Amino acid sequence: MRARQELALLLRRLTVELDAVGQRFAQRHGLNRTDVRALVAIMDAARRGEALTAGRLGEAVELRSASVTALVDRLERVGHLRRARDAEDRRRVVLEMSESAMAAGAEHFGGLARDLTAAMEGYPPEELAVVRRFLLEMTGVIERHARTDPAADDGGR
Amino acid sequence: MRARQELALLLRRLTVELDAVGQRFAQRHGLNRTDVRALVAIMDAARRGEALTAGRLGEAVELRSASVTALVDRLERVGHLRRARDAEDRRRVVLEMSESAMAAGAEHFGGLARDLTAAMEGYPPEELAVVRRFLLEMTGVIERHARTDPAADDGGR
DNA sequence: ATCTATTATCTCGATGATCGAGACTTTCGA
DNA sequence: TCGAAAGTCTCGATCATCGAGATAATAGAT
Repeated sequence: MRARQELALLLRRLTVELDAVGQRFAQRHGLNRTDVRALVAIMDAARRGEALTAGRLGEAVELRSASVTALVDRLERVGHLRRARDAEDRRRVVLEMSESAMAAGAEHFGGLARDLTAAMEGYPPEELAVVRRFLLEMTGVIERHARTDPAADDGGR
Repeated sequence: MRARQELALLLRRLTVELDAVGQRFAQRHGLNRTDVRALVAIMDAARRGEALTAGRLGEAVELRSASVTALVDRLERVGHLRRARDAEDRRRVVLEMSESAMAAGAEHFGGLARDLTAAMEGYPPEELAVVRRFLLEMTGVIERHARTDPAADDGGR
């Protein structure tokens, strides 16, 4: 019981520390939290092979369209991003990260990834498999909580 | 190699989802991200048996004193917090969470904790021990990254 | 005991991030 | 071809954050 609660706290602590990593990246590059969240969302999308549009970015970081416009303006102004009209649907604006932003991100977060994977060297495959299963399952539980709309006692807002 | 990278990504994904949980809590209670971070910091401190002062809260959520004053004003105004002068050092303002805020937090985050620990039921103690060791080590690596000030290639700002 | 430096918080004015409402452009379906 | 819907942007308002400086309390030196 104790042990399991400790694990839950450890997950949250890890989250706090990862957040601090992003915070440091933000400071070093004169960005705010949202900007970093946006860049990360765009990089993640790129990793999956999709290019984010302004609208989808807004969903990812939970901002209204007016704020997304301002956000993209900021990032474009400092050269981290380019706007490009989508050829297929010319209403859409697809966002492309600049080489420099990709490089900065890779240096900062890639360095962390390198250290993390290096620290995993010490674990035999069976143990990594256990950890993987655990993380997948916990992520699933958390995801359900994040998305679940109780709405039952939604006293109107 | 692949496997280890996947684990690193899983850690970040878990962070994103946990963040979304906080985001939902914020929405449901008319708070912003910072407010939630602050309440969590205060609850964490309470869990450790310490009462946060305004200054320490500022360190925890990385805000300047002016912003902390505004933050505490907000939270106090909606009844989540009480200011109380420290008896020993009357310059200090110690922050006490209200019963209602504690209850709201417990319901939201406590529910998640319950689901998480429940999901851990399926794991034998040895596996939980592996996970614990893993999380502790990864947290350590991340923490070093978060605090490390490269400053080596600080191209001047 | 008194003075000074330090610590902790707060006030004020300025800046900027976010939002709602609505305009504009493009696409889709009838 | 026309109207509705989708995607983004503009504008004005609101609020979170900050820097500078004020205020109050403590600690240390004499």
